Amino acid sequence: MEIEQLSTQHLNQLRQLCNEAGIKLTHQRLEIFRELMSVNDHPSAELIHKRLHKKHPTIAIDTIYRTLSTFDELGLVKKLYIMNERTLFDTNVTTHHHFICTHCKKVKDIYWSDFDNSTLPEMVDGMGKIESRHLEIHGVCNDCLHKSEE
Amino acid sequence: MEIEQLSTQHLNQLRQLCNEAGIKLTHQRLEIFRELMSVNDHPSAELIHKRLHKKHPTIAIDTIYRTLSTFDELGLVKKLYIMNERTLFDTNVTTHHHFICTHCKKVKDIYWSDFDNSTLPEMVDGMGKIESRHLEIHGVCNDCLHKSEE
DNA sequence: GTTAATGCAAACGGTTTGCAGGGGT
DNA sequence: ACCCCTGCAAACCGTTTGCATTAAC
Repeated sequence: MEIEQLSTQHLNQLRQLCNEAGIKLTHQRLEIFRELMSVNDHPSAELIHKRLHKKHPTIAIDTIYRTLSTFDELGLVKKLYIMNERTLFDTNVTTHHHFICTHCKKVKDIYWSDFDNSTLPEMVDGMGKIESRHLEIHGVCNDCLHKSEE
Repeated sequence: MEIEQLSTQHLNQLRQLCNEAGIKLTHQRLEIFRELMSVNDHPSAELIHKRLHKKHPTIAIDTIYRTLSTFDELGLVKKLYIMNERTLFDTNVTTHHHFICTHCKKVKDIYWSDFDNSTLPEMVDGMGKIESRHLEIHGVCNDCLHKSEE
């Protein structure tokens, strides 16, 4: 396999990760990894498949799903469940929230470092043991606002 | 006795709503409406179907879906899209948020009256025009906490 | 050589839709 | 009598799974 030709920082990074996890470094896993690392958006499995299809026409959509799930388990990506949308994949695995444009569907990351349980109304503490907070802000992004002004 | 009075009240309520909306008051719509009004949880279409099936064995699941969508359009219920869960239906159509138990999956309403755009970090305002805020708190509810202590 | 991962196809589960017949107005 | 609504069945769509083949180790 021509993996050697594709050799980059990414290859070594992924090789180490696969070693540690005891899984094989396959051509497909490398290509999906490279694709993920080269974009800064929040692609769906289908979009990743489309983008890779040009260079790698034989890669199957179920391999994308399986690989993304593997990467999710390795902590390499995080699945984003956004209402009314298919599952998206986020390479930003730090704690953050999302702004979703109701028009173009693009997703932007929101950082809210001092948002914790004490920010919430008291009644929530009385409901049980909080494990995670999931915040979605829906609205029209600046790009779409400007376009509609034209 | 009281049950009859309750259903009459609901009947008139729904009759008026259907009149205003210009849609027919069918047996199925009434029964789904009564079921929704008699519970205080957040049922899925399938659960409503199961509950109604005892009394009304011929009612079809697709009628449940169609009716709930109609009720959603009328503003009678709100669809809840909660991550990893099927669509739930909420008879509480006022602005509120949700606590979801990761163990029993039960959903509790969170009221946070002074949560508005000014509560959010400044960066969000810079992203576009905010239309809605969607907050999910995931954790273990008190019931499940107590059960696991036993 | 051994085992895990892939590609293919088919299944899955929740939801939606086309249609013909039934029920509300 | 009109035509909206329902029940039935089948389609839908994103995702998952079983299986035989292929490739990484």
